[in-house]
Amino acid sequence: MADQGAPSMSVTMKLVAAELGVSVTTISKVLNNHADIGEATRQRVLAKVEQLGYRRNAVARSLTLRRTHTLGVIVSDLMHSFFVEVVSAIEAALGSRGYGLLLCNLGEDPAKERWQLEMLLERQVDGVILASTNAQRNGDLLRYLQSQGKGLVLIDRDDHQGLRCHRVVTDDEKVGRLATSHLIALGHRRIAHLAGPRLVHARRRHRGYLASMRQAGLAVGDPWGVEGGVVEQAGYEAAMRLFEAAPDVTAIFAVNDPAAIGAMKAAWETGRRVPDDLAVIGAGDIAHGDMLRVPLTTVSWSRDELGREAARLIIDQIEAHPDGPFHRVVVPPTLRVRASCGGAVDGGLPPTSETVMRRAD
Amino acid sequence: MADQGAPSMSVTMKLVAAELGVSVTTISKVLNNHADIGEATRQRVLAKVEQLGYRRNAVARSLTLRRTHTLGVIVSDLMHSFFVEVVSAIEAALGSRGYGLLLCNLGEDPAKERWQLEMLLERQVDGVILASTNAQRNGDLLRYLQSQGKGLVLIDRDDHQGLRCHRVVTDDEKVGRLATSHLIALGHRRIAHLAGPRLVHARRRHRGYLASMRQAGLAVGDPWGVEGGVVEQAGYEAAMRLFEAAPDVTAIFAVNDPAAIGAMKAAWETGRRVPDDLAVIGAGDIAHGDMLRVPLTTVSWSRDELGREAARLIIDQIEAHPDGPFHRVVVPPTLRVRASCGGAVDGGLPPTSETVMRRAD
DNA sequence: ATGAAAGCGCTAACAA
DNA sequence: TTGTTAGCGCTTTCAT
Repeated sequence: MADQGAPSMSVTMKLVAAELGVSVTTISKVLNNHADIGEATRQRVLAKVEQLGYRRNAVARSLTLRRTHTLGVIVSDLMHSFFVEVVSAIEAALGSRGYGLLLCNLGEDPAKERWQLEMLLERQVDGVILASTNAQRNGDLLRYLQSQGKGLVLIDRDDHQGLRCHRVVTDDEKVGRLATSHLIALGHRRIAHLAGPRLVHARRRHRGYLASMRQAGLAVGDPWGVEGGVVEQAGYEAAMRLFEAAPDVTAIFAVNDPAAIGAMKAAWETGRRVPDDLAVIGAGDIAHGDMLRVPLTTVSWSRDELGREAARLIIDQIEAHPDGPFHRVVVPPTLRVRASCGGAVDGGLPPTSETVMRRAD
Repeated sequence: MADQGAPSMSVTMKLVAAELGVSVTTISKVLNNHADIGEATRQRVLAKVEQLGYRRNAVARSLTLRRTHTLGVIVSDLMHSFFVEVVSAIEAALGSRGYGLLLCNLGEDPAKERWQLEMLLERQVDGVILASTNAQRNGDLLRYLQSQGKGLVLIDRDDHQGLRCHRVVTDDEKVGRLATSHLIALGHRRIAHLAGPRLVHARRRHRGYLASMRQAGLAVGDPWGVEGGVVEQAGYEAAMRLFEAAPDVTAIFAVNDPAAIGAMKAAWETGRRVPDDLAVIGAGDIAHGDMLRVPLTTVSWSRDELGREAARLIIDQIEAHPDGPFHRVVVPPTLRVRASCGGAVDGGLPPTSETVMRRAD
């Protein structure tokens, strides 16, 4: 009943020092393992620290050291398991090194990126890992960030061509070729592409698609390249438009898995069976993709490696080599064949009952 | 080639002040909208701030104000879309209020929770939103946290019974009853429960299961309550053990959706058809649950509301009412019927081809 | 081996 | 209306 009121003062070095009749400097030195402290004193300090439950104040420390041991991570869509897996890998690698992660999710709103960066700058993060670049307009801020000696790693995006910084990406053109060639090998000829936004990685996947088509001597129908987006709803809508414009396509390569899932939904709603009437392939290897209604064939590259490498590079930049050289790590993509394109099926599941088969109505 | 080297000094208030020939205090006052500044000066300052590209240093500010405008968020499993959705909602609500989020993911390792909390304490966060409590041993730290005047909200967990703090939870016993009654209504009698860990919310779901069984006059077989976990693999293993011990169960209520998905996998692997041979129901409404091989029937409660309320409460505690009263917000669960239990089916998808139906081998 | 002093960048009493 | 002074809690020369 009484014990409320003002929060109890927190234990500072000053207090520990006072209790021991030594100077703050001594406490600091002990806690930072400086050699010039007598063993006796060191023990006394350590004991008192323990007894008082002293915790260092990271804010004060940051102010002095000009290092926050905090990194900003900006991702475009946390609802996509791809980014979650990347963030988890980053967290695993950085957490143990004593770094905290300030997480920023762009969600729907690409314009947020700029003020997220401003916010991270104000907070004096030691670096930024960027998996978004939704907004193209922030090159100046990124450059400024680097001029301030902060780390910067672009992951899964290869935008900002002029910017010299670390990058961890996959071979997006190969992603496009892998997906498209797979469809071609299965005998498809009228293959559409649900393209993503005007970002480098999406365009490269598109380019890979075109390259594979050309190489196979296949013409690309005018309405086959549908501008879409990278979320389920966008894929759904793009596919609907595609079916309108080119009802006879037999296969779709979607820019990523959420879009592919949207396309499958659209297919079902328009009475198309997947993969019989329409083959669908995505990219990014979304979680539970093997458990989907029709297990999704996709192109996959390691999220774990993406995150781990990003962590490694940013640590390297911050702690050892602030001025480069800058690396460009490429995580290779591989085809992951499941059921959504028919043909050889891997990871398919046993038959289910008719009950499930039949439509709800 | 030359422009590398030491990072350019960053612009401080001191610099802005010097350029203008005024005091730092003046700059500070302008930037914090104090009334006692002449309009002319205010404009001059603002202009110079703009011109120099001054950004406030949040670290220094935090040290003075003893407020970091940063909150810690600890979740037990980022790979579960449930928590991602909650975090997104929190981020949406808090980001606009100027708060940054330090994200901690426990992942596999429950022991991490303690040092995550220590880390957040060192970083002087204004509060912690906890969606984990994997480790039960941290009551002392949580209490200490509160004694330091920091905000604390437990979400989706009702552990630490003695601790007076805000809570946003669902009615877990009702979750259990909703799931179990649904199975009973569909005619099932031998219903097993894949229980979660020894946390309050999991036990309550179990209790709800028992209550519904009792109310229906059904005996609960000894081997039907299998201790498991909350991730897919754990559900898989628990189901396997269950099939061993009680091959004749016709329905499973899993503590959450990932576990339910694991159970479905186990069912298929042991030649059981879902839902014909085995009905499966989960809890938590995982993302893409409607797109699964067999769309998963589940119990759902709003992640958005969970996150929003948590944000609201912690802001309230930090900015307005540090000493309570503490609220306990209950987000009601509802049944979401899909295909995995048979019976009335909602959200089912149209028939797919035989190709997909047949097993890969 | 230990400590005094200065300062990181900012805010807030309190004067002027 | 503006500025001076005194910290916030810590690290780091530089003395002693």
